[in-house]
Formats: sequence, structure tokens, C-alpha cells
Amino acid sequence: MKDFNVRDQVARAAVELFAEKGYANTSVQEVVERAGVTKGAMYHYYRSKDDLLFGIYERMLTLQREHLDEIIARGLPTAETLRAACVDVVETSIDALPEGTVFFRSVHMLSPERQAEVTRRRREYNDAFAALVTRGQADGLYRDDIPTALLVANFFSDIHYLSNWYKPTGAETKTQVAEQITDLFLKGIRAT
Amino acid sequence: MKDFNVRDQVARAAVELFAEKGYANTSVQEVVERAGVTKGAMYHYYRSKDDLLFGIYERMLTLQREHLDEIIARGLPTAETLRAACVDVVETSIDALPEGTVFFRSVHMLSPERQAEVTRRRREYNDAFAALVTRGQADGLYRDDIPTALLVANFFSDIHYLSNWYKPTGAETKTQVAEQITDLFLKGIRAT
Amino acid sequence: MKDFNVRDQVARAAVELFAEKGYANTSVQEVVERAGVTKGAMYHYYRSKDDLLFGIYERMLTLQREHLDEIIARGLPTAETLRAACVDVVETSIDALPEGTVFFRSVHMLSPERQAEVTRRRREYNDAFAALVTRGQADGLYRDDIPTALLVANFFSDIHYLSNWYKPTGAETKTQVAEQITDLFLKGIRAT
Amino acid sequence: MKDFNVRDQVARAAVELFAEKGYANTSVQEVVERAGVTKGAMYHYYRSKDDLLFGIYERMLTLQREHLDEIIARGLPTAETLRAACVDVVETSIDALPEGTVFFRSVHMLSPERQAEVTRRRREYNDAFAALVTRGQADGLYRDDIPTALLVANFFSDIHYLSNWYKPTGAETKTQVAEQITDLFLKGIRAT
DNA sequence: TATGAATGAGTGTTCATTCAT
DNA sequence: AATGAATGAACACTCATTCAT
Repeated sequence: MKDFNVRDQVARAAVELFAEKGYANTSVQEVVERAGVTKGAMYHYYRSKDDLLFGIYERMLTLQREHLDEIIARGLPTAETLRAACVDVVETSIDALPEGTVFFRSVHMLSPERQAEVTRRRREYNDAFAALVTRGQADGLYRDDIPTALLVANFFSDIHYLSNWYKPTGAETKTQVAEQITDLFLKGIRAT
Repeated sequence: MKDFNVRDQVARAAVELFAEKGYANTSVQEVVERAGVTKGAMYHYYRSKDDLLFGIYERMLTLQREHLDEIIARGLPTAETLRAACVDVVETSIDALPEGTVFFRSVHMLSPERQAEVTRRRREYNDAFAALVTRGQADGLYRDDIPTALLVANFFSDIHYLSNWYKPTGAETKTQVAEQITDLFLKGIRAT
Repeated sequence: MKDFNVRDQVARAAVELFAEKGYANTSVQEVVERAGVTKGAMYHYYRSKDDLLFGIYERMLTLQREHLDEIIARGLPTAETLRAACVDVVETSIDALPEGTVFFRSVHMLSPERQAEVTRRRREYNDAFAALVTRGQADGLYRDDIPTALLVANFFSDIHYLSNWYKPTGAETKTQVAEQITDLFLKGIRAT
Repeated sequence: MKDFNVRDQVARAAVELFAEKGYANTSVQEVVERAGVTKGAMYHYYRSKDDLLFGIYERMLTLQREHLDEIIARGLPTAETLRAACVDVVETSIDALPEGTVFFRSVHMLSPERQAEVTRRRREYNDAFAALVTRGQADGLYRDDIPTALLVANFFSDIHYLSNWYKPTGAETKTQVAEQITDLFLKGIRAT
């Protein structure tokens, strides 16, 4: 009976190291050493170093998509849905800060095919989110003198930026930060 | 008389390639080929590949700092100063989109000493900017129920994110985008 | 089952080439070619070219130290011990002429740390040898009008110089040369 | 009017650096920097880095040969001539310790042709010196149970070794050391 | 006489990946 | 399922030397 799972240990080590030193500055040897396995074992589970990186994107994209779909599925009014979606994505991103660091820094290190795949799925997510804003604009909730795309970018930029400044040891709790970021965003876009 | 300058040609090629494919995926050989010089010539002017990267940071940090200082030096009221600073940094960042791409993506590829240097200078810039917000809060212009640091991060995240979505070929002009981003930010932080 | 060992083949090729053409004039490529292995294989066993060189020093220093300790451990009278030590070190040096060539010519090519290490261990060996001479001087066997250090240097210089003139194909056998060098040395230092 | 001579400054810098760090570890750039001249100037006076090295050998070989010839030309008895030659070469070698360091360490760094040239001239010097010993053996002054070549090597090894241990700051003067080394040598080879 | 920018071949080293076991 | 030795292509960088000025 194994007390650990090779696949998961490797994935965990990879996220840590890629976040600490960057994908390019991390060797497969370092990953397997931190994971406590051998190179051969790793290559039994992953086809390439690129696989390790893509795994991080795969998990993040899936997670965010599931969360957003679930929130939309609740069928709440637009304003409440958007607020919930915003708060959730900030909280989720704080829970996965190292993944976020890698996510926003290393897309160009993926194989071209996978870069395309990531871009496609990010766009899908972006579109679903933008649809909420558009609906709110149609309802007169949010300003429409600024392109929806810019409004949405204004929010996603905060998610992107989180790993650049947020420290779990800070004074503000995850939820407080999520509420504050959401509030700033919503104040900015509300119809006047 | 030379029709081009080795130093500048190399710098230009480096920015382009680092933005296109990432620092780690760009070889020195590729840089000198695009610059149309030989490797030896390049190493006559730059000590290392790291120098090429740091040059980009050096120029950006200096430029932004000079702009901010100049705007503050005008001595306008706080609100006008902050607005001018915001619009200017967006415009400046749009003028240097490839540099921005590299700037926000590749700090971790610099030597540790230079990472520290960049961090220090970014913090100085951040502090000077934050001082404007703090002054506005004291004057009752901006909300103070949210930490200044978060308010500032909320703006800088947009700068950071610009190179992820802005296309010079889009419908909006540089100035329009600058005004819109600034407006969203200021609406978000104003006192209620 | 392999008919050769990468580590040893590389070490052998390195000694040969470093003795023939000097450390600086020998490329890693040449070493691996003569050893019949690939560069990657070599770097699997050695961390650097410097390692290859240090290996030679390591082996020589250990060998000489072991021999001297063994001879001293026999507990023979001083004169017999010194004579045995002299004869042995000449013979051992003739057995390892290429190593000797490298040993005395290339210390300055080692990393500073390793130069220090080699110097330290050579001094230890020198001191152990000098102690025999000092004991002989106290017993009135050897002249004491000349510093012990110079007496010892007078002998070690011959070891050092061996690879400059000794040819295994010459008329004198290894043992004869060892006896002759030892005799010249002992005649020079005996009390009058 | 120049306050220094490029040729000589470069030669001086070269000896110093080659002795300190070795020929291979010294770049032409470092030599010209220490000499306080530019690369172009140096290449105006020397054809190659190899020239710099060979210059050291040229000067040493010429100097030693001149000294030996002058001493022999005095026409003193064999024993006095040999003693004078020995004392002189030790003193001369101590006066030129850095040159000696380079001399005995870097022959293999010369071009093959120049290596041959140096070897030839060293052999000539060696032969002239050996002739004195042979004459002394014929006169019954020195032992002839040991090949002349080995007797001579026994002395030259000390010259060779000088730069490995002699410190000008030590307790013994140059002349004392010269007398002591000579005495040890002559005691060792005298007929019994 | 002298400059220093430019060349270009060569260096040691790294590392993702493969494969016999 | 796992090992770790071996591969081989790529990489950043160095440096003696040349040459237009």
C-alpha cells in the first residue's frame, strides 16, 4: 500500500517549483527530487515536461468553469449572479495562488497547440462572464458607454494580478479581499 | 558612417523576440540574427543575455518614474494629478506594449540581484502613486474603507493586464482606452 | 554486462590527454572521444572538467599518503624509514608518470577551493616527511646547519622533476633510479 | 616623449599574470589592461599571445646561457667553476621567480615549433653544464657510479622547484639559499 | 602608431527524453 | 511499475585575432 501517489506528488512539486522559479528555470530532475520519485517513474505518468505544465492549466480552467456554471445555474437575478461570480473567482484564485502565478506567467511555454487550447477555454470562460455583464447592461444596471470587453478586462486584471501582491498572512481575510475587489469593480461599472 | 547602431538593433530585436516567444524560448543566436549582427558584436555591448532583459526593465522603470515625477511636479490638485497620472501610465504602457509583455512576465528570469533591484524600484513607484491616493483619502475624495494598497493594486492590475488584450488595431484609440480605464478606477474608489 | 566502465575510461583518457597536451589545451570533447563515450555520459559521472582534473590529484594524494603512513607504521629506525620512504615515493611516481606530469603542472587550473585543498594535503604530506628528517637531525644523523624545509625541498624537487626527464625505456630500472636519487639525497644531508 | 615603453610594459604585465593565474587563464585583454595599453597597440608589437609567452622563454634562456658561458670563460678549476655555476643559477632564478614559475609550467602552451626550440636550447644548456660534471668525474672529483644525466637532473630539479617554495620574505637570503642548495648538491655527487 | 568594434570558431555545460533492464 | 545510465541537440558565452579608420 503506497502512502502517496506518484502522479499527485509530481503535480504538487511541479506547481511549487514552477511558481517559485519559473517553468524554464525548473528542471525535470528538480521536480522529481522534490516529489521524492525517480525520473523514470515520472515519465511513466507524464509524457513530457509540457504535460506537467498543461496539467496546471487543465485543472484551473476546469475548476473555474465548473464554479461559474454552478453559480449561473442557481438562476439568481443578474446583479446577484455577477457579484457571486466575482467573489467566488477571487476566493478560488486565492486558494490557488501558486497555480495562478504559473497560469498567468507561463502560457507561452506551452506547446503551440496547447496554448491555443488554453486560449480557447479562457475565451469561453470570458464570454460566459461577459454575457452576465451584457445582460446587466441590457437591464440598465451597468454602464454601456464603455465596451463590455473592457469592463470584463477590468475585473479579470485583478484576478491576474492577485498573485503579485496578495499574501495569505496579511491583515485581510480571503473573503474580505474578495468583497473589496468585487465592490470596486461593481462601483466602477454601475450605470450612472 | 553606419546606417544602424548595434546596441539599439540588438535591444529592439530582443524586445520583439522576448515578447513573441518568451525570454527562455529565445536564444541569443536568434536575437543577433534578427538584429543582423554577430554574436561577438552583441557581446561587445552586452555582458549577458540577462543584460538584454534587464535593459528592458531599466528603460521602463526610468520612463514611468520620470513621467510620474513630472506630473506630480505640476502641482495640480490631487484629483487632477491622479487622473493625469492614470491616463499617462495607460498611454505610456500602450506605446510600449511589447516591453510591457516582457516586463510583467519575465521578472523571475532576471538574476536574483536584479529581481531585487526591479522590485525595489517598482515599490518606489508604487509608493509615490499610493501617496496620491492617500492624500485624496485624507481630503475625503476617495473611500477609506478599503486599504490603500488594494485600491492601488486595483489600478495597476489594469496596466499589467493591458498586453493581454489590447490590440492597437482595435476600434478604441489609445486615449479612449486610457480615459475609460481611468474612469472605471476613479468611479470605484471615490468616496460615497 | 559492460566491457568497460565509463567513469574509469574517462579518467584514463583525461590523464593521458592532460599529460600530452595540457589541461587547457584539451577539450572535453577530446576526452570523451578518446574514452569512447558521449559527453552526456561523462557529465553523468563528473560534474565538470575541473572534476576530471581534481580526480587525478585526489588519487595521487591519497596514494602517496597511504604509502608514507604504511612505511612509518613499520616502526623501523629513522634512517631506514626515511630511506624506504624516499625509494617508495620515487618508484610510485615513476609508476604514475603521466599523473605526475599533470600533478605538478596544473594545480593553478583547479578551482581556487580545490587548489587550497590540494595545497593543504601536500603540506600535510610534506610535514609528515619533514618530521622524519627532524627526528634524524635530533639523533645526529643529518646535518642541521641547513633548514629542514630546504632539505626536504631538495628531495621533493626530484620527484617533481621526474616526469621531465625519466623515460621508462631508459637503461636504468625504476628501482635503480629510486636508489640513486635516494642516495644522492641522503649523502647530501648526512651529518659531517 | 613617452614615459613608458609599450613593449616592455606588456611583457612585464604578461609575466605577472601568467605567473599568477597561468597562461591559459589569462586573456590578452587582461594583459593589456594591466599594461595600461590597448589591444591594438599590443598587437602592433607582438604577433600573438604565443609571442608574449615565448618572449619569457627567450629572455630566460639567453640570460642563463650568457651567465654560464661567462663563468666557464673564467677558466677556473672544474670544482670552482661548477660551484660558481650552481650558485649563480640559483641566484639568477630567485631574481626571476615569476619568470621561473611560467618557464617550468607552460612549455606545452607554446606552439610545437617553439616548444622544440625551447627544448633544444635547454638541452644545449644542460649539455654545457653536464660537461663540467663529466670533467669532474674524469678528474676523480665526482662519483661516476650514477649516470651524469641523473646527477645533473638532481641539481636542475632544485632550480625548477624554487618557485614552488621560495619566498623572498623568508629568513634566508638569496645567497644563503644558493650556497645551501649548491652544498647539498655537491655533497651528494662527490667521489667517496 | 594606435584604436576598439567586429569576427567566428570554439568552449564547457545543461537537460528533456529514451531505453535496456 | 520503476530505475538511472545514456543520448544528443542545444545553449550561453569567451577570446585571440583582424581591420577600417
